Amino acid sequence: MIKKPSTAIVEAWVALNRAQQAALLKIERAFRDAGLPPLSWYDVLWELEKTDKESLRPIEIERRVLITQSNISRLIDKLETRGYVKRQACPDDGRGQYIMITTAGRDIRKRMWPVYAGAISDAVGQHLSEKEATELATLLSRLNNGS
Amino acid sequence: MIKKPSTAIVEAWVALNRAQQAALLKIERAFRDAGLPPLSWYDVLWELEKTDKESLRPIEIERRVLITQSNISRLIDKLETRGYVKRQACPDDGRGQYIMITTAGRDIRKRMWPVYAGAISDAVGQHLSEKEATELATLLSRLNNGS
DNA sequence: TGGAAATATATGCATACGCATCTAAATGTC
DNA sequence: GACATTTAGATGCGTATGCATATATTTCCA
Repeated sequence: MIKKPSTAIVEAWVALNRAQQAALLKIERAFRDAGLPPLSWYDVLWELEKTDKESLRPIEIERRVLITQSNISRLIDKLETRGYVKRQACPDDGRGQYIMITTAGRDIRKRMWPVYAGAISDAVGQHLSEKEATELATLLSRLNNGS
Repeated sequence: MIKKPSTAIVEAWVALNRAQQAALLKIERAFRDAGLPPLSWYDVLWELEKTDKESLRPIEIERRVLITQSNISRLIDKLETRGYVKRQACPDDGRGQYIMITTAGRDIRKRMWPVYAGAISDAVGQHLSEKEATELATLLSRLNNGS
């Protein structure tokens, strides 16, 4: 049984799509223009940095950052090549591995942040008041948390 | 001078990014599972169909759907190959061309709509009331309309 | 305990993307 | 009117993406 969305829902989706695409384009360009890696690198490094544990398994990263499994695998390859993360075999699970951020990884993430922050301000911050931003985040979290 | 975004702004951006990515993934999978073309095809066909004029120039489409120029060019190639649009030389501008949707193009867009509608309901509609959807669309339009 | 199903990760493949650049035509300037 | 600049659109190129599948390992259950 296919449910038809109301006009308001469709408009919300279209606006959501446009807003994200436009913002993402600006942000990725900002990184590129600054000679920095793309946003996905930041996202993964940040997850590794902010977690309580001292390492994450690829599958944990996958769930947190909403990147598909094959791309997480390849992204970790690249991060490892650049020395931003280290892989370590998982003693209790022979299939798995632990991913740890390195000092170089922390450094590059820190260097990326001002550029990211500026781009977020540009693409999002300038257009919304504090209250509106909070409202927007609240509404969007409804979409993200399911239900 | 780089302005730092507030926590609320950053959270809004992160939620925006996640919500759109998750929804888009669902929508693209719905099209694929139904053996239909991707969303970008729908977007372009819909712009051609809903406009008052009987044709649009590639550059006009580009501005409306937020796809980069090179991808618009290639997308039109594919649409033309499938017989969904026709290209026609521009009499008053030798560089340009007019893109017109064909009957087959209208047909495929109509066939795509129920699938799209269902996926929008799934990804967005189910999580928001009418009023919330309207609020969300309003907030997001602030991002899209600049200012 | 042994075999089936599920899970974690890697990889081949086709496609899509963005950027840089190219060509041709239009516009602006002296 | 001639030349520089800008604009519309196409295309080469490297890279990123998602899907399907492969492989190894673990878990589940008769």
